[in-house]
Amino acid sequence: MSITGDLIRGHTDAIILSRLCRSDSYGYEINKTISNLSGGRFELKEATLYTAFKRLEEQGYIVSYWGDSGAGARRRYYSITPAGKDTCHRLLLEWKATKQIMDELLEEHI
Amino acid sequence: MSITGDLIRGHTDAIILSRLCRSDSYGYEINKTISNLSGGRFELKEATLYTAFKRLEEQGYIVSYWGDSGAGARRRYYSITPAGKDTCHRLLLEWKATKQIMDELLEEHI
DNA sequence: ACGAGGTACCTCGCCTGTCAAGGTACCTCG
DNA sequence: CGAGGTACCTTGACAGGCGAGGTACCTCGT
Repeated sequence: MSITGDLIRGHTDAIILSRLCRSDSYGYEINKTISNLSGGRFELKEATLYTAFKRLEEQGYIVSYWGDSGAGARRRYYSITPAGKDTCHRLLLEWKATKQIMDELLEEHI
Repeated sequence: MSITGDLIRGHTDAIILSRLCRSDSYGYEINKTISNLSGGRFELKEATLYTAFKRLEEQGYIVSYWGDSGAGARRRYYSITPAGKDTCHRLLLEWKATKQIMDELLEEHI
């Protein structure tokens, strides 16, 4: 079973911010991390990821800078801002609330 | 905090089917039930609800029939089909998987 | 008699986020 | 030199949520 699309819609921002709360990172790496952490069951599509970055940067939750490429292509790193941290925290609370409510709504019939 | 919009996108079908798994019901009542079960924190908008009914009926997961109105307006009751029950079960499993993965992705940084 | 408020249904059109598809550019290894 | 990995980005289609608006009936208080 893979989790995609509308199932996580509205949670992508939370996921990305949560990653950036740990440390600065760049698109490709974040994607790999998410894929690994979820055991391959969850994958953000590139288009989705980059749209999200753009959105989050416009909202002032993250800032970007070009980093050293090392080997291969150049990387655009992202860093979370204080506002981003607040939002991250808020989204985490929202997720917990969602989880609780969904459990009540879905499992109550058993 | 209220849970709306993209946060529940992709979960509305699961919620509705889950309700209908318990017993036949109609739009207005389902809406009230959801609102009550969630302590008012979650509310499906009418437009969302009725589009969902339409979608679910087209997919063969529910069937509808006009019921006795009792007092007030006529009611369109919905009943879940075997295919609907299968889907309901599948969506519940999907929800559990989503929950698990989201928890890993969001809380791992603490 | 009449308006307010509750029950109950439905539709149109906008908005937003996801994603398939396509593109660019650089590096390494065989 | 081509294949495959790293890394970024854009466009356009699509689908679901929902604001706004509409219909219809009933009850209750004034």
